[in-house]
Amino acid sequence: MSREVALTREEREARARVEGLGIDIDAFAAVSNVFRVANAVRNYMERNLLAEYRLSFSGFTVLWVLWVWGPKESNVLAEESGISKSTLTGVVKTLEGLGFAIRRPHAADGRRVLVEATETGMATVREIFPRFNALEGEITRDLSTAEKEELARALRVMLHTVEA
Amino acid sequence: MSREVALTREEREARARVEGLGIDIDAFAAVSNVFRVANAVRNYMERNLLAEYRLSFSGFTVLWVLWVWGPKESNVLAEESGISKSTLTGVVKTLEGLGFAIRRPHAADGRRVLVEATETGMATVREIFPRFNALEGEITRDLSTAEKEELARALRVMLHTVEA
DNA sequence: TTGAAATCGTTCGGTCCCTGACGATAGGAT
DNA sequence: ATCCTATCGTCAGGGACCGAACGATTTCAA
Repeated sequence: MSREVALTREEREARARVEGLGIDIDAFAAVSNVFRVANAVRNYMERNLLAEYRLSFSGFTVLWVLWVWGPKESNVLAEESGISKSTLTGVVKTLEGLGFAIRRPHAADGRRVLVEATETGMATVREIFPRFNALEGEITRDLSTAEKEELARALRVMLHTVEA
Repeated sequence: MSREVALTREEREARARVEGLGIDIDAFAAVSNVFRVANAVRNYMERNLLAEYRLSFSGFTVLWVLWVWGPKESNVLAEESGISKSTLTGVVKTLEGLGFAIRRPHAADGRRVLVEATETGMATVREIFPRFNALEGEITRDLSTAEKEELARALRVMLHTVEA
């Protein structure tokens, strides 16, 4: 199952440098590669797909959440999108400028604001998401189904730990 | 090997929403969990460790690269830190303000600039890195060594594909 | 019922982050 | 010697991102 994959030059040299410092090399390798992949894939998606729609990665994420769950309070929307409330304010402002989302006052509570995808926004996600997912398939094409499942599982375990 | 891990509520509901759209759910789960973990861990590190030194995640990364490899041209430093040249300019400016790095002109080439960690910067990484690694250990504590290795391996495969 | 406390979204200040454009320097060709 | 081109780091502009502070609103207790 565990085919050989060469470490990158960076990773090899880094290992050599920290050797003998009592470092947990497995934890180091696991976590640092999560960052490397996340970074690389994020840039890849923005450049090769999202830029076409003038969407940032976060903008797409927020819009996608709205598409999946419908209108949401800023509060919850930020949480589910993995960004802070204050960042969301800016992202939604951009989305409004693009005509992809609108802000609506809450009927019963004057403090709250509902964010909702416009028809254009919904159509845009419908158009982007399959392409996005196709790229996800490309990116993981050298992993078997079992390996993809195992990867997702390991990541869920970490998520569970870090969010505890 | 593959112990049960509950999908988060978000992931369960998202799956239900995109079912029957011809979506590659394994690729989706693998990639989206990479983002979720990277986000969560990044915030965790910044809040629980890096803030103490007034360092951003990127600032620490750059400083760490300098600590591992010694002085580097901006060009290369940006590449190895996973950020663009122009972003690096700003990050190094911040690092300089903190007294962690300095800029030096290249002896032979007037266009180039060498970035170097100061003694304070080096000492700071020596102090932070073991703590950083300890947190990496914490975050991955519910994964076996084999699972950590397999995780890193799968991520390297993705990295290889996306950076090709 | 009225004042204190909690909660909401926004603003503010600072940093990160990108692309594209720029001036400066270098190197190779004629 | 002088162009032409490549490469270097920086700046400008726009958006993402956070924590802290803030006004507005709601809720709860006395």
